[in-house]
Amino acid sequence: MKQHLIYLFSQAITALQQQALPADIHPVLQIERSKERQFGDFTCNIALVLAKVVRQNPRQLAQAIIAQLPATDWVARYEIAGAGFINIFLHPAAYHTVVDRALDQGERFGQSPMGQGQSVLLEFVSANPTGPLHVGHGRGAAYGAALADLLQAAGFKVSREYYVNDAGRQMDILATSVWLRYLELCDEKFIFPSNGYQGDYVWDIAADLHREKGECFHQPIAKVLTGIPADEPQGGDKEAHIDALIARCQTLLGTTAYRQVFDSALNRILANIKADLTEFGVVYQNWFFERQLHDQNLISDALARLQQSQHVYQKDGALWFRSSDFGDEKDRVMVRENGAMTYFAADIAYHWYKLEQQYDHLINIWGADHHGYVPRVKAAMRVLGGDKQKLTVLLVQFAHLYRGKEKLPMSTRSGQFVTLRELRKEVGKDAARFFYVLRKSEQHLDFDLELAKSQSNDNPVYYIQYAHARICSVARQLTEKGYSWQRAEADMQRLGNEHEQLLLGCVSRYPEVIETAAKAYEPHQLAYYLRELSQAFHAYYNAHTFIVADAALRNARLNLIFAVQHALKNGLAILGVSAPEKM
RNA sequence: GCGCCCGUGGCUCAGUUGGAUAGAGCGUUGGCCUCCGGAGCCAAAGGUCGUGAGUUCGAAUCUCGCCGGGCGCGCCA
Repeated sequence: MKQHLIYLFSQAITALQQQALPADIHPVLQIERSKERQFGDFTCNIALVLAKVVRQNPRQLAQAIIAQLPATDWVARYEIAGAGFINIFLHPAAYHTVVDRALDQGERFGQSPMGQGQSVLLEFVSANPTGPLHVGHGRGAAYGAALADLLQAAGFKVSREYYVNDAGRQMDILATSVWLRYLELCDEKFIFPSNGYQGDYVWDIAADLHREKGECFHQPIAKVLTGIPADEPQGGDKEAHIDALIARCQTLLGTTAYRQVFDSALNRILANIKADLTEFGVVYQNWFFERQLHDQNLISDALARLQQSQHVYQKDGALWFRSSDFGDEKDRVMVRENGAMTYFAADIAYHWYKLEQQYDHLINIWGADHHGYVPRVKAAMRVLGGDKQKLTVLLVQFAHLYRGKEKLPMSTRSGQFVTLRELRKEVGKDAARFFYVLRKSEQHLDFDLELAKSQSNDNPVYYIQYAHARICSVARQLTEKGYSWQRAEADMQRLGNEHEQLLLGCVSRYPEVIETAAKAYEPHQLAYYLRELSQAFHAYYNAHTFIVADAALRNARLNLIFAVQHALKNGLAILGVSAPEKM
């Protein structure tokens, strides 16, 4: 609908450029929905924009533009208002075509060719497999999944990927934590390291290990602790303490046994994460393992390639990347003095790998605490030959969690956190998914659990689902009353009251909302729209009866509400929320 | 200290990339089913858009300075 109007105006401008206007200007045509009924259906500010450039009276310019607009069935009339706005009043038939389109297209209603089939690799969540997903990850999951579906609806080909950090030091700490808990199950007594993973799930993994493998990983605690530097609470350094324990664990168990302990932790937690995400309605096309980068020498390959540039140097025994050449605050280490790769080195390799996949766009969704990390990764990608524009990093602010007034600590290490699973069980998948995307992603979010729980019954998601269920209910009533829906018998001209006009306008906006929201990477726009659409429907429902004796009117109203139903159902699906037929 | 994000009714947040009289939800107050589902509808009250300047026909939106909050500034991940 909007596209058609933009086309008309561009024709008019082109025509004018052959007469009065200079040909070398390229104004951006902006046609927007009018805020108020008195200003028509759409409004265009092009005369104001042009007036500035060519120094002419905007109202006269508007008059000239209108004179050049091609004739169309859709527009009833144009009006010049205010400083020089052109208000567009549509013919009702223009809206009726949208209802037809919705009914014809069904579950494809709202899909747009905008993306032209361009491919997008969207990486999101990618939480370290060192513990269960918590409510902080939930926001990234809900946002990423909704964005993926949104982009898909807007004509992009989306591949969803989870990057599994299964090779870093944190994983060694986890494996060692599991082993120490296992030793406790073997009746060894000692103080658990302050920097170890303390969550109950570590006990569970250790218990499984003990049940399945018996005491085969058992080592006397004296042998484990001999020569280990003191932990922080005992006046030592917690990092040195845990690192020494990791090394001891590896030597005492040997490569194979260590791997077994390590993998038991990794596999169990990963399975847990996958199950959580699946039940949260989040699916991935690919799980990429960091270990793959090491096993296939992709990191050294990437570093070698980077070294061919002039942006890599040796200093203090370490290998540095001169990211400051590309606007980063300082240079970054890739290989440490002790020969170990940094996390950054692995990330360079991973992003190089992604570049090689020849996607049109790469999108990463990261926690906002990683924002300082963006310049160095982009810098590396430029050196590796990537297009600067290719990578987009979207930052999701962390959700600060409250239980009433009390702020809850959120630390995977200390084991104190509310899991995504707990949240889902308390407020439900639909409400949780919707609640997360109702906020703009870069907006800080105070998430009060008490509030979320207590309000779960009048959560806005039910309002929208209720609208959908009501429409389904109308369909059931229809047959109970001995009618059937006859789409072709409708006389759409009969839809004229205020509620119907409003609702027609709302439905016609749905395809535009998909495009605008996708373009801005903002699923929350869709969430707000769905609430607006539901509001217009509920008002209509309360004001008028649909199942009336007059067949032409009845079917016209049914056509309208079934069009609404498609918009609701399709929109909810994108947000990962179900559209129930009964509630 | 430097960098990034943010500041909009009592609370939680929108505001279509600079447009016309700044909008919702929750909460508060008052109304509405003999009728397709009351998880609904209608109405009222509530605002110096943190603050001071600047840019222009026009600013919640763009620029700069302050105030306040969050995050980041490791050979951690």
